[in-house]
Amino acid sequence: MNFKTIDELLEYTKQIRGKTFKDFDINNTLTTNSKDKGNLGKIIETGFYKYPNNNKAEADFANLGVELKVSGYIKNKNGTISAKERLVLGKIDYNSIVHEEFDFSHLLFKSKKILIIWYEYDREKDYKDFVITDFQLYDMTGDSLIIKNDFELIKQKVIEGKAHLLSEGDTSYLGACPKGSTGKDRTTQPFSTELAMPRAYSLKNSYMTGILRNAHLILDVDNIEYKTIEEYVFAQIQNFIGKKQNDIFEYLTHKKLAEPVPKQLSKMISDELIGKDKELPTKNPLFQKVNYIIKNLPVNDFGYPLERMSFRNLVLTEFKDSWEDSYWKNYFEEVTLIVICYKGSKNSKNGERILEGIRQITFNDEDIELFGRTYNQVKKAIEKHDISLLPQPKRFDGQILEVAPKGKRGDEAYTNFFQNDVTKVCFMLDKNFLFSKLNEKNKG
DNA sequence: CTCTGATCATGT
DNA sequence: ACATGATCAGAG
Repeated sequence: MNFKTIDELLEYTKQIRGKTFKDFDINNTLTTNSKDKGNLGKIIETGFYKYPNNNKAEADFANLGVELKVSGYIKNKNGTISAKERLVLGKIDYNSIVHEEFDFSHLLFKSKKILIIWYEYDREKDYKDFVITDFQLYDMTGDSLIIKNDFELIKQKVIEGKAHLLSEGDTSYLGACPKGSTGKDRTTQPFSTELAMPRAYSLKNSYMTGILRNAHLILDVDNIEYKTIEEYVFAQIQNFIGKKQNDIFEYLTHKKLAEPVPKQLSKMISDELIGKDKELPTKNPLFQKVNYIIKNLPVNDFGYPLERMSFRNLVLTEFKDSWEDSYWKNYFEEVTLIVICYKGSKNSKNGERILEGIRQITFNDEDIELFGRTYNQVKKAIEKHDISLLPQPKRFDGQILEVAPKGKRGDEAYTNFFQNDVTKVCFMLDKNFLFSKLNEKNKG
């Protein structure tokens, strides 16, 4: 089929709503147990749009400057929806990127527009039965400044001979995601003899979720004062560096701090200074589509953490997914932790510590792999219904992520691990590991 | 001391 | 009513 205008294309596409993939699988490539995601796009191309099934390298609707992408989303418990995965674009060629100037043609073909076909992912269903519920034409032009900035960051890292250290957390919207079936593939890079994991450009999961939820949001890029969240956060805290938690809190709220000092005092301060989590998108557009988390951490004079870093409670059913498909892998791959550090001695009390500065943490392939071991250990404990298998601290060599209790008085988090879907345990990052990550990038 | 299971005030 | 972010405090 050949469309003369974008309107014509969209008009035709309306029919796709409510259909499933098997409706278009004219060659019956989707067998009952097929899990081949790459196939879904082909099926829509050939079965719905009736394009010949060739491997011609050009935009799907080349004459209109539109690229077709088929992408899944999931329904969350709270009624919201999220993209299932990042959207993978073209492969990164380490040897040529260093000579390239940014151009959308490196990500897509000639186009800056993507026609996204959204289907609802359901772990209980076969791929052929997934329902296509909606579509949207997305124009990347509005975000081009940030995407260009991301491209430059990736390029710079390759120029520095650090292609093997690339991670999705380095950038805002455009990620460098792992590519290659086994995860063990390695490829060469121009300025280092280290072999690097092959990667592709991708639109991050959180960015896709932003697009999905906010189809018509086009950022006013002229109003972005800061290029990175780190710059923005630093600007908010810099006047308070060297000051005590108590004083900062009382200065900001004009309230006397009640006794006992709340454990989340530092969080209350960062809520005031930077914004509560829900308000963040109104503070800086970068927060709208990217997974930044503000964390607070007490450290000693050498910058060594006084505490581990905790995350939200574990949910039993989430561990039905394999590590590769899991919420937690995606979370750790894409998240950027902005860590606000407070200095204090080992027995310093909460409230008396001094604001020292900020650090940024992202996780690399090696970290992710080690997290996976912890994840799989939890998965095994659940499958065998055996609490003793849980990856509590120091359960295996090189462990950097551990399971720890997190509840209210008398919860007996471990004993009652199987009582509720939402458990009373959480993941915590090991202090030694945290220390090494805090020193990986020097900022603040 | 350090480690790690236990606990809390707050936000939603 | 309960998860969250973070610290507390007893065990060893």
